[in-house]
Amino acid sequence: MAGSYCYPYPHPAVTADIAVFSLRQQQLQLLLIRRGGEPFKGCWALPGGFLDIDEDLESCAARELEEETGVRDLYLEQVCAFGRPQRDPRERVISVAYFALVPVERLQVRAASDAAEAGWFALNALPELAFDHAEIIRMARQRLAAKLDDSTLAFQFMPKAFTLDELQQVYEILRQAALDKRDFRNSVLHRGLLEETGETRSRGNRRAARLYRVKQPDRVGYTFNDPL
Amino acid sequence: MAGSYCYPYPHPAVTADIAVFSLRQQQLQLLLIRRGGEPFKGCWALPGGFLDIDEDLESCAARELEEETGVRDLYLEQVCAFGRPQRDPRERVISVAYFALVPVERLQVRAASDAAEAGWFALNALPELAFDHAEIIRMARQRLAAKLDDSTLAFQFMPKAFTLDELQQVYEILRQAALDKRDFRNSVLHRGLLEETGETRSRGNRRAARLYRVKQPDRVGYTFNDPL
DNA sequence: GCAAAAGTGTTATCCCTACACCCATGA
DNA sequence: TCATGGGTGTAGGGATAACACTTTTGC
Repeated sequence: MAGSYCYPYPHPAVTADIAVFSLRQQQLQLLLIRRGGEPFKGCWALPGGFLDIDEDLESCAARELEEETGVRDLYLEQVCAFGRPQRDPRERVISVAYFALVPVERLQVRAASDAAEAGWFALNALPELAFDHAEIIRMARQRLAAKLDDSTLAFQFMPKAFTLDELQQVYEILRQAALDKRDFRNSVLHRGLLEETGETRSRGNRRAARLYRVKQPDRVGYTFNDPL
Repeated sequence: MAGSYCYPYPHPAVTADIAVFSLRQQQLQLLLIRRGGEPFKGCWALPGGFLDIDEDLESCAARELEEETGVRDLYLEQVCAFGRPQRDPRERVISVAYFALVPVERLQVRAASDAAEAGWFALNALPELAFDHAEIIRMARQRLAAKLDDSTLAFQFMPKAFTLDELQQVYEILRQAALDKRDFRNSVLHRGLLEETGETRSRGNRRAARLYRVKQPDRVGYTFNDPL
């Protein structure tokens, strides 16, 4: 027999896989891990791994993410479950996909324990991917894009305090379009999601800019018309 | 040993559970099954069941739905996976939740094979529920509500051909608010999602109403600004 | 005094909302 | 002829999109 955990009918394995997004080089980029073992040895894949039997799904995503990349305490949101029967050649595997957003300031992905190599990729220049990870990434991007405009998800990319110009740059990268400075400030301030910290910062060394922070950091990621 | 399917490390079981919505008695109602066995014997629960080892997740949802209720070919959309470690007292179970929408015309849920009893419940009068099904229902409702306004999901409740008044009634039930007839017609026709069948129908027997059909039945459920 | 980023208001347009009456038909 | 549901247009308000100049400050 293959092992010591036996069931009266066959059980699939369950994994959590995470699409980690961040902003690097003026682009939305995705973190991938080069696989060290079979199957798909040498291919790039999403960070992730098998669910411990007494572990919550989201905890599993958080743990795998930290094990493979060293980053922790990120915003995590479940995308959905992927379970095409032949998606893993070894055995039946159900993957619960998450996406995570890394604040720009915290971009120090150390090459971690068991993962051979980690790398950031622009979304239009992804390498060939293991399993059905290309599809998972497609779904994660779609969810992210759908929520960007009517949620505060983009704030996840920001440090604790930031200037409005910095926030605008983030939105311009995410929406791949130039935005009008006055309109951007009006709409973002009009929604009442930010408050001034009272401090200012002079980047480079020109006129100092006011710093803002998110008013309700615990509600970041919710859609604007979600129930309270 | 408990059985003949053995693995080198423990595997969870995987189920699909389905929140089936329809419109009955001028309300959005949910289909529940009374559990015949332990655990939660006698409790109401979502229809659903265990994933076959070589079966797609969505196929599993469709199959369980048909086995327990006799309805088939419904719109099915995955909500997300639920996997709190103790959510099922028997063993570790990951549930992949779906929601389904039943066209008003097709409301004939025959008491099916292994399920003891099936019943429709108004969402504000749900009975006590087994497992974490109350939470699953909450999430399914939220997803449904979020998509109603900027997708064609509501069309799933309609028969092949329908009048604008009938469609308006459906929206009024779903949004729990009266809508202006002229505004409703303007907006729904302006979006260009419907076309006249050319036929008319005299309900009761007054002036005949024009019949409409959905232009792209295969795209029902997509958000308006989804990529093509 | 000039280079570079910070900051600020007004106008036109579109979409959504509110609102009331005539039409066709069968009884 | 009347009761019932089918069908139609217009005006106001709010949000969005377009658009350019002044302020601050270090060099």
